[in-house]
Amino acid sequence: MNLSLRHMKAFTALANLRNFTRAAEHCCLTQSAFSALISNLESDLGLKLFSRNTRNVDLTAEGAAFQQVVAHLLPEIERGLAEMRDYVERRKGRVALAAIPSISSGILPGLLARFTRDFPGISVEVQDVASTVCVDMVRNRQVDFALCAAVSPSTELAIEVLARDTFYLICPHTHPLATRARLDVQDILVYPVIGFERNSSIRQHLDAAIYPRQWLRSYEVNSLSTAAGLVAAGLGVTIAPTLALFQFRLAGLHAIPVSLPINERDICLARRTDTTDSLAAQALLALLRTHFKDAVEAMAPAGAAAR
Amino acid sequence: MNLSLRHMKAFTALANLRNFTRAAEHCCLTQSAFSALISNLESDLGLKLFSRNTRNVDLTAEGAAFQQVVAHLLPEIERGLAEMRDYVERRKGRVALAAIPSISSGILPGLLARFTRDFPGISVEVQDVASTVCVDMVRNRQVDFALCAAVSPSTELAIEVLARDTFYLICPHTHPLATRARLDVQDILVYPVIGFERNSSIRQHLDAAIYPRQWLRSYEVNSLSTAAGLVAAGLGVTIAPTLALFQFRLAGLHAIPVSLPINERDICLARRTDTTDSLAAQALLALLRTHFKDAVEAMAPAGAAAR
DNA sequence: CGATCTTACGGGATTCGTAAACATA
DNA sequence: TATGTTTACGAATCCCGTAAGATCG
Repeated sequence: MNLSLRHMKAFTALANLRNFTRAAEHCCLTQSAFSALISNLESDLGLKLFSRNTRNVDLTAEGAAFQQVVAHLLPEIERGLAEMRDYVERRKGRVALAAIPSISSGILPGLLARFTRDFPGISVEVQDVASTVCVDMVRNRQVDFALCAAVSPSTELAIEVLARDTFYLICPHTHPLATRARLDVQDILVYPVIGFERNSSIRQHLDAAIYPRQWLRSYEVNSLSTAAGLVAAGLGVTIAPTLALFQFRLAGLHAIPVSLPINERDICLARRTDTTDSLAAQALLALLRTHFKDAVEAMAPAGAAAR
Repeated sequence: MNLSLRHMKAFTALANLRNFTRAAEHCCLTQSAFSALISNLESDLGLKLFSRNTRNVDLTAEGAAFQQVVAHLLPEIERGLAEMRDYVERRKGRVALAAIPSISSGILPGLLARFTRDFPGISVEVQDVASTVCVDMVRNRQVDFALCAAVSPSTELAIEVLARDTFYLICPHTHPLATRARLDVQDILVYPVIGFERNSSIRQHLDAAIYPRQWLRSYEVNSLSTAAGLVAAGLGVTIAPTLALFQFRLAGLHAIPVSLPINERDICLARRTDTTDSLAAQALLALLRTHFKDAVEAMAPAGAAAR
């Protein structure tokens, strides 16, 4: 016994129309193929469902019982299939991702707004965590993927570079360097610098890029907005990547491109290699692969963009 | 998309076992056939259900959603099919029949007891009505069939003779005729006779058989038990068919075969020609066709049986 | 290298459509 | 006789099993 959707639909059509010819049309079948379908169903079940002659078609007692059964079953099956179709059509789903703070607060909102406009049924969960935690969450399958800074490679993870960041000196408009169009590390070292905590991906890049560490490090903070506040208060300057510029722009600060020994920072997408992405995740990934880089470049100051 | 039971069972097996080879065995299929089955399901649905390599098989996000759907659907389908199987195995069902009083109270109970022993799940509804009403109820599809006396033939009805009745004089043991082994109509006409109402099938047979109607009709009643009471009270004799004898035997009365001009009365089974009997009805019909005649003959008095 | 999934392919069953046969009002 | 179902039959498709191929730990 291999009851199928086609059986049920054919049965229902015949039970409703009580006419082989019309029910066959309704099922897009020849009348003869339809007749065979019904009689197969009957012999599979082991009972007659319809009492029929050339003039009348009617449900038998058992056919009426089967009609009850199918009337209950069909809508449930259709509903289940419709739900699956929702996934296929990206009308339903869930993506979980982790992203470092500069990404999740700076560039993601705009991209996610677009994503939600395109796929309103898909819910998105964003974990705003440090780069190392991002990677852990991917490893532990807590998220579908992560957007973070450079990741130490592993067989478990697939890494893609989505965009590259460059760095800027952030200072008040009144700062002595504010008139310069481009700076070198050396230009900065004479001023006190607001630094980020060790765990921060910005700090890690700068530590790697600028050695020996000759900073006049005046403060060490863990959020971009705190750094912005301190710079605005005249307590120092700071160095931040393109992705973080929006935060300082909000504070009315000035950004000047800085050339570092390692001048570019990779913004990476990290996924597990061993799982198939959900369709929802695939949709968001496609959007990010297409638009992430442009969005990052759009964050650069007008003058620096032509660099 | 033609989702079938086989698809769902295969999916469930693989989702549970997470191993193609073992799931294939569970479904009594070759591993390769099973693999094709799953990948057909996936392409029908338009999504990957399992992320798999040679070492691991796991549900994708969409596969997990489908598992929810199928886990809900499968038991319901199985339950529906089990219900249909109940009908096939005669564990479930309903028969409605109409029968004239002499049948429904005399011979039916024993036959129905046997039927209910054989098919405890099938419910039986008996309508105890006059012969003409029996036929109407068959015509109106209120019952599956009827057991009654002779029926005027029609294309709508199929009539079968299940047994033949003969007639007996019913009298007290003290009656002058009580010593006789066999009687003729003439022997009776000198005694007052308890008659039955016009509608009764016994009356109709006697009216047709004995003409001119020369009865000394003392009383006209409509039930066998009333007639029995009157006869027992010495108010007259009566004439009754084999099927009704049990009632008079209960009252301690004597029964003597009577030879009538139309000596036998057909006990008929009436069904509609245009409907297929339910399996439950078929089962009861089979039992009646097999045992009804024997049961009627068993009702005849010991002496008369050898006639 | 070994276990496991996928692909290739031939044979058999199923299903389809056309057309003829059959049944009933 | 007209309408509508079943049967007959050849063709296309689907499904299965064997066997070889590919892949991953």
